[in-house]
This record gives sequence, C-alpha cells and structure tokens, in this order.
Amino acid sequence: MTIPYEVFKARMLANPDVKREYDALAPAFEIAAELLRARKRTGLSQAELAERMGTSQSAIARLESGETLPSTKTLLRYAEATKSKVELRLSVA
Amino acid sequence: MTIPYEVFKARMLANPDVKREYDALAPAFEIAAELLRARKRTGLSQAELAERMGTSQSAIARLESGETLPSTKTLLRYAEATKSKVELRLSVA
DNA sequence: TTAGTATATATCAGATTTGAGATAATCGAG
DNA sequence: CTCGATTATCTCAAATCTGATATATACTAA
Repeated sequence: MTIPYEVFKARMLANPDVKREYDALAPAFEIAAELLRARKRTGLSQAELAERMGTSQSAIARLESGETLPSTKTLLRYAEATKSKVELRLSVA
Repeated sequence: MTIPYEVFKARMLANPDVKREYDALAPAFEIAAELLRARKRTGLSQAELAERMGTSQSAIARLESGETLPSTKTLLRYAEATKSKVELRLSVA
C-alpha cells in the first residue's frame, strides 16, 4: 500500500517551504532532462559526447545532473555535439 | 544605389572566415533579442527591470547587448521579472 | 560473482559571468 | 537646442560555471 507518486508530490507541494525549494530546483532538472534526451537521441555515451565537445565525462555528468544552471554557451556546444539546435524563447507566462 | 541588406549579408557569409565569426556571434544576438523582446512587452525600462531582478541597469544593458552568453540562472530571473517563462528545447537539428 | 562499461561524485584551479558604481552616449519631449 | 530619461560602456571584485583528474558507484553480460 504505497502512496501514488502524483499524490505524494501534490501533498509535498502544499507545504510552502517545500514548494519554494521545488520551484527553485525544477528548472535545473528540466534543463538537465532536456540535455539527457538530446544525448540519448544520438546514442552516445557521456564519454563519447565529452570527446566531441572537447571536455570530460564528469563535466557531462554534472550537466545532466541538474547540479548547475549552465551557461548558454555550454548549451550551444552540447547541442552541436548532439546534432541538435537550441530553441530558446521567453514567452508570456 | 545601395546594396540591399540581405544581399550584402549573403555575400559576406560566402566568406568562410566571416561565416565562422557570424555563426559564433549569432546565437548571442538572438538571445539578446529575445530578452529585449520580453522586456519591451512589459514596457519596463532597464532600470525598472533591474530593480525587479535585484541588479543594476548596467547589468541589464550588458545582457541585452549580446556581449555575453548568459547562464540559464540569469535567463530564469530575467524571465520571472518580465512575467515570462523560459522555453528551452534541444531539438533535432 | 567478476570483468568491463557507463555514470556519478568530489575537489580544485582557471575561465566566464555577474553585480555595482561611475560615466558616456543616445533619445525624445518641449 | 536643452533637459531629463534611457541606454551603453568601462572597470574590478565576487559569484558561478567549467575542465580535469581521481575515485566511487551502478549496471550488464558472461
């Protein structure tokens, strides 16, 4: 008898402190997930992608972990190495 | 008898060295333009937006100049202050 | 289980971005 | 043109990100 994830999430977010934390972290994870998707599309390992980008496997791991909010410069390089293009838009909220 | 801009641009980009420079700079300007559009939507001055973001007018000017490739952290703050949302995607090139 | 591959984490130096203040340049209204 | 507001540029310190190496953990196939 476990609590469904969505229910658990909803309850957690009802707590203002938790929500604040979540809102702060969510974008970082979304970006990380976007990067990961792009790499998975190519079928490259982190090490292979790192080589194409001229960096190290650990740097790729860090990017995909959501540990940092990367610079757009890095996003562009990552995109190029995964034969992707960066679509960036600031639309009305 | 001036040369139409598009023609001028096409000729310039035919030069590999120019093209390389252009490709490197274009993303920065696109991002800058995106930021500017978002601010114009709100009708805020740089100084007013700076205050909302908790930074200085000169920092906003720099962001909108395309001088740097900003961090996604900055993009998110800029978006919030302009009541925008950041849409970021790495799609197949 | 073990070996081999892939990914994650930790640390630290170097690079880039950011914040702030001062000042210059630009723009628009009157 | 002049004033006031807005935007641009410069400089430097502080914050953050990035690269690299070493090492740990996780995963898969045999």
